[in-house]
Amino acid sequence: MNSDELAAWLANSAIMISLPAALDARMQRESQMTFFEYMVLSVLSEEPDRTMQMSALAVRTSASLSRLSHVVGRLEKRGLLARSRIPGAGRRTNTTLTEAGYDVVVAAAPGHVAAVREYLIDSLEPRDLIALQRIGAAVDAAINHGRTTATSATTAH
Amino acid sequence: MNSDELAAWLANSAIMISLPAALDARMQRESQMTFFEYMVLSVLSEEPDRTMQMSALAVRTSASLSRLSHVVGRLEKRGLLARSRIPGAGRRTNTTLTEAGYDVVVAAAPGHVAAVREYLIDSLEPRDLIALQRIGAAVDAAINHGRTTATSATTAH
DNA sequence: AGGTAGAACTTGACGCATCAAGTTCATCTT
DNA sequence: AAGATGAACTTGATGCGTCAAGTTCTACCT
Repeated sequence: MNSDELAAWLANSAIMISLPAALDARMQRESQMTFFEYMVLSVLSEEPDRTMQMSALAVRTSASLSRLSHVVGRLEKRGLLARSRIPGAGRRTNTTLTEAGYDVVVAAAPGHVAAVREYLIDSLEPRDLIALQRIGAAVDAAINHGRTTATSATTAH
Repeated sequence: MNSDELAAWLANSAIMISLPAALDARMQRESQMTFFEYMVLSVLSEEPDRTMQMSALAVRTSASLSRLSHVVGRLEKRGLLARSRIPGAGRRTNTTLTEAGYDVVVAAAPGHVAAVREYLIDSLEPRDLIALQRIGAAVDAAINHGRTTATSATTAH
């Protein structure tokens, strides 16, 4: 690697390591949940009927079905969402946000947005905001060679 | 958030979530160790005497002393490194890479570099390589307000 | 109609991370 | 010189993530 590549890689580890750690710690402190748990609830809350099928939710949150199943199980125990089998459709299962779950997302959202701004967005110049979109898209493409993912579904091309 | 900020944030999650997952999985598969374990061994291998004090190693790897202590304990059991108290200096402890540990790093390095290239570096245009340096530095600064970190120590300012 | 393949989860075991608390030194204070 | 403070780790409990294996349906094949 040449020096630009090396510097880029080192700088990248701040994004890859420190950022998620900081966001996770803050979410835990302010809202007593994991960053990933928040993602799940938040994605559900944006659906018109606050419902999504497990496998679709897994894709949207970039998680394995196994991981999602564990997490949804815990969130269900806490009463934040509920599962229901879709009849006549194999093992397909819908997950629906409860009122309590919706309230939790609404309560956590401002702190989350503030954190994302504070740690990332607000310290970037406009050109770097654009660059970050390209970089993220490139990484996504390199890892998931053309499969549909959370980022690829939302990126203009 | 406006649409550029939102898009940047979404793209960012590819870097924050998919990239470490991909690198970790590959390191596990190819070299039977964690990405973080590799970092520890690799950082040590770059020191002239293959030795570093625990707390310095913690800063360089962006880990808490607790996390590092656990990991170093395991690596020591595997015979990849050794700890030794520095006499007359409180609880200060040095960690030294063993020959076996050095061999492991050397064996794992090519695969690691290839992965970093494949998933990140090689899919970026030169200008984005530079942008990534700025973005990483900005994130690092926003999170660790001025404290010395792994990235801040290696970034030209 | 019976059997096979495969999609969509679920489960359990195991390993790793985090947090809070504990330990062990050295140094500073009075 | 005794006690307090703080630095530098270590330890243990708890919870989350991952992987491999298991379950439960549907659909296709012949």
